[in-house]
Amino acid sequence: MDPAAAVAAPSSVTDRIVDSITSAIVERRLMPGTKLVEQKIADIFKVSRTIVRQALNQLSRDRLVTLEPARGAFVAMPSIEEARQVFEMRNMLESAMVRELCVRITDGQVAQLQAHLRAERQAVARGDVAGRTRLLADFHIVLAQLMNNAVLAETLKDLLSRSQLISLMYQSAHSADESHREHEQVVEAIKQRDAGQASRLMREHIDSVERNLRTHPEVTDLDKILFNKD
Amino acid sequence: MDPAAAVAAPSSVTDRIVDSITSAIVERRLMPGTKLVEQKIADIFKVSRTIVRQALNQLSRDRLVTLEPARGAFVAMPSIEEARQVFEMRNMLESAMVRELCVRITDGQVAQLQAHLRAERQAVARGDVAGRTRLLADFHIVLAQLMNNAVLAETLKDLLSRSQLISLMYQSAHSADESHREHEQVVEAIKQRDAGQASRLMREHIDSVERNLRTHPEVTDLDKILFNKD
DNA sequence: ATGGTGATAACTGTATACAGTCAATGAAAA
DNA sequence: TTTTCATTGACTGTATACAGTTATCACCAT
Repeated sequence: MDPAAAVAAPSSVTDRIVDSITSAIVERRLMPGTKLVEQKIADIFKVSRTIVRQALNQLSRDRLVTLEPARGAFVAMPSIEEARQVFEMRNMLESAMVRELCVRITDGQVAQLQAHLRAERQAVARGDVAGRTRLLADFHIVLAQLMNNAVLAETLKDLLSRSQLISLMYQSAHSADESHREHEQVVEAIKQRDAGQASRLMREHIDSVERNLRTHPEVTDLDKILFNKD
Repeated sequence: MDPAAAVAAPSSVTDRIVDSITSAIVERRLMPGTKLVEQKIADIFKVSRTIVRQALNQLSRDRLVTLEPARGAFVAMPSIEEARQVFEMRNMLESAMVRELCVRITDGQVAQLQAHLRAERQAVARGDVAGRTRLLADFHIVLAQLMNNAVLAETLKDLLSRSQLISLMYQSAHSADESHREHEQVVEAIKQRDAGQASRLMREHIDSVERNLRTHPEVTDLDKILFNKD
């Protein structure tokens, strides 16, 4: 199995648009605050505005875009307070998750995690920024999938998209290398079936990412004016 | 403050339709499997199908209705496996939530919880089925709100709607009285700031609700045919 | 009676038209 | 030069029309 492919294939056109925009946001090709004009997106994907509106609605439910009545859709600009809430919730879910995994994980699944860690390490080593960013986020998704709980996996996927948006907005000083090492420690504790240690390490990892956020957004209104694009 | 009002007011027409259908489902006026025809709903609310489709899309994201391509929208019929996943996730979130609440809750907030418990007790005593069902669910929402975490509260609200749909589908043998007493025990532990006890009691409460589900759905396909309504 | 087949009605999916709203622009007045 | 106001253009919100799909019913053959 390819540890790099942890996401499902999009089916409908609407889903394709959602995925496209989601990728563009987390890969910071669409900066927070950017306006998303329905007709332009419709032209790009060669569909009517109807379809685009469906996609924008879904994205707004994921909180990746905000819809302002009669004004349009914008790439979301999560506040510090919202960041706090997202990370608090990730802490609750993920610490409970790894604790439970220590009880029920199989040796084969541990090997699966270690394979993922290898992919992470290689991406970090070769300086593949896009790849390592994706893999570091997918680590948490892979853990959720090992729980055999689609409801949990879905929720965590949403929380991670939001986390990525938050991290790029409050330019995180957390290095990819550090994240990777913390992932390794979590997996090691899981391998030892040390529930207390695993959940504590996961908690520390998430806290560490949150602590390294700057308290002021990287993208200011000034930037938006100066670097205004089409 | 009125402990009976724990939900926000709907703003747009779309939201009003979403709320209407949600209520109808959890109050079991719309049985699982019922088809929701767009034009009929549009006529009732005197809007176009466009608006209704938006509402149905939102409901499908909450998993209260399922959308079958080119066939229509139906009140969801969650599987036993889905039920397991929902309850597992509630366990993770809510046990962590009450543990944290024991640390940070104020005396005033404890009083707020006790006021809610009184409302529960009265509804149970007077045999107000609709009221007690709502209040018993709202208990969990109120706890989430005390966390000052809107992200958490939103997620939990979704999980509770799904739980209610599950409970009425696999006709729960869990009595309202028993639920209420378990809520009282949780609040008592919180009041004592006994984090271990509180989270354990919450866990037991949720497990107890899940254990009392019947393994076979109350509403079978046969029922749908025999009791088919307009 | 039972099973298959074609016509038809009902409904969903998408595009488009039109009305409503907001913001940007520029001219006139202070 | 700055402020105000009206005009205009661009975009969103909703309704509607039309195309595509599914289900139902009658009818015929077995």
